Amino acid sequence: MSISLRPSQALQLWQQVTLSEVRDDAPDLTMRQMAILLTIYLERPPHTVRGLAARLQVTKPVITRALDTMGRLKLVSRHRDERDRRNVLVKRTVEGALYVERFGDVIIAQALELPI
Amino acid sequence: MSISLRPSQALQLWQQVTLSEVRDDAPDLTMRQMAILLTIYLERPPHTVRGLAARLQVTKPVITRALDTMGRLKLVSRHRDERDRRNVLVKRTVEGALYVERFGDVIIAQALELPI
DNA sequence: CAAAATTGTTTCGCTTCCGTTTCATTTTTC
DNA sequence: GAAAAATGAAACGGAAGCGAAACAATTTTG
Repeated sequence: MSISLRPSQALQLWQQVTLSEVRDDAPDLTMRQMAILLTIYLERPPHTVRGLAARLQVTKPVITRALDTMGRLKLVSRHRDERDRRNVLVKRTVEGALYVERFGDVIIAQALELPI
Repeated sequence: MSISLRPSQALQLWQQVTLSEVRDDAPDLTMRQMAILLTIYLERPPHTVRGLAARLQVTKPVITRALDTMGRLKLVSRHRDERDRRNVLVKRTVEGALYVERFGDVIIAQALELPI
């Protein structure tokens, strides 16, 4: 399956997906939280606080707070790195994987409904 | 110009665009603010507080607060409806139009850089 | 024209996020 | 082994978001 995306449709796609998310009961993630979540689930581990902060070009407390919130939502988990106990390794969870998968489905569903 | 979007790429696109926005200096909009902004710029006027609240399925104060913030950023403006002075008409601004246009460009630019 | 309905804003108490600074723990360096 | 460096979290004061309820202004209803 493949859909074609033209420039005029990109914004419409974004609008429809954000509308879907806003209307959804689940709490909205902030842009930063979404960037962190997708980075964890789409890019190769390991993921550390420092590494994520560098990837997003934000400060470490931003990552710590976002992990606090998404940890509460069970979208990610934290574990001490036993090889270097200063590090915290951010791991994927079943709930998080389902969340990301569902989000991908929403994007595709909305893309398929775009006017030709 | 047209790009092809397959399901596995939808999430990557979303990640790259959110990364771009997070790294950008401009203040991040919340998911709700983004949904409101795109609705105002992509759908036919008139846009009222009540209408936007219904479209997003959120309460009116959510719209009022988002318009406060985006008004401060000059992305939208508010005007009393002279035909029914209970209504507030939300209008587009030059700055807002540029913001949305630039955002569309970011999406397309990131889409073009997706792995095949 | 008075009562009811409609619209948007404000207020309330609470939560979360922000950047900056400080702190505790662990590892590396000399 | 002591000092320096690195890592992540906590603390701080301030800003902004939240839902619910109350409010002022305007229009519609009867």
